[in-house]
Amino acid sequence: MELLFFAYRDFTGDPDAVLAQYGFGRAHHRVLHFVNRNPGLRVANLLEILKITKQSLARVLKQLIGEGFITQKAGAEDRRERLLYLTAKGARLAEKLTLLQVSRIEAALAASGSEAEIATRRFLLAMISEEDRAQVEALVGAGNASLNTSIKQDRIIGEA
Amino acid sequence: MELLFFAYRDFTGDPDAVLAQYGFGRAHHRVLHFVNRNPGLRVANLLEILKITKQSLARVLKQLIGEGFITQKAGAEDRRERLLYLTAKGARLAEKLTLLQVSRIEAALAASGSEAEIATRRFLLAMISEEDRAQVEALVGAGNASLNTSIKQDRIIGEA
DNA sequence: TCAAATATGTCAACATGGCTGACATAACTC
DNA sequence: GAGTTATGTCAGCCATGTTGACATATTTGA
Repeated sequence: MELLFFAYRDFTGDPDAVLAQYGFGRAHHRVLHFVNRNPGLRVANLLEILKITKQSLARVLKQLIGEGFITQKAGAEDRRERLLYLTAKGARLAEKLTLLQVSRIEAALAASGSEAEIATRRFLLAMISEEDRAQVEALVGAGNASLNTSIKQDRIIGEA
Repeated sequence: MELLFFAYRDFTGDPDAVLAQYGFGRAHHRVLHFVNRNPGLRVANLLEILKITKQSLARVLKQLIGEGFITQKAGAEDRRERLLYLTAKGARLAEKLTLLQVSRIEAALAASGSEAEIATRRFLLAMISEEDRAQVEALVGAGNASLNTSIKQDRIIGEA
């Protein structure tokens, strides 16, 4: 329990420092991250993923859009949908933050033996509540392969 | 990255529901937890462990003491110190919350193979910033062995 | 022994990011 | 054209983080 607590505290600590320079918080980071991983994400998808309310999301999303980190496009099939994409500026920031966290993870994996990655991956996945596990697997799978970033893919993830 | 995010989200989700019944939040949980694991902890120790400010801690600590979950005793050697202990009531709640989280962890370990525990433990420890790692190891070691809960031990942990 | 340092408590004020509930708009569906 | 859906927005509440200043009791050291 303690290990999880401290590991997560430090995992989120690195980006927090960078975000503070932009006047952003952890909430902005989460939005940036998931839009980065899943371009064309709908607002409803984000709400499901983050498990927060519309109002909480609206606040940070408005800022991110207003300051030019995220853009919206109307959906091609359903024009009510606002599909979310990072701007170049947004992508730069997201990459910067991701790099920090990935570096920490890679250093930890390197320090903890060759079999650690697979075992840890299995453990973390098993820690996730069963009803969300499949969704997360899809999300992680897409992220790892660095593809499947089409709108269609996001739609699938969004359902559940 | 996603796995860590979702795993932690669900790890903290179970206790949150219970805490809400008492009108408590995650901040109260953290205090209960560390006092449970390290009876006789000083206020200064808690501040270091949680990395929050005195005011943030004071707020929740005051509630926990006021509602009879935690008691304070003046230190034997240095009477300025307020050593923190759980009351029977506090211990019951702490155990209840710990049980929830331990159950999830044990289920995840069981589901992820025999070597997962050691590998995951190594990984999580390596994720912690180096300057805190030794402290956490001491804390985790003490917790695991269910001993070393003397005031002296807490003093050692508190230093750094 | 008295002054300084230390451990803790407390106050005021503020920011972030959760929450609820209500309501508006546009677009799709039947 | 009515109802449903996706989104946006408003007002206001709560929890928990922050800073800075100051009070009190106690220990320590010159």
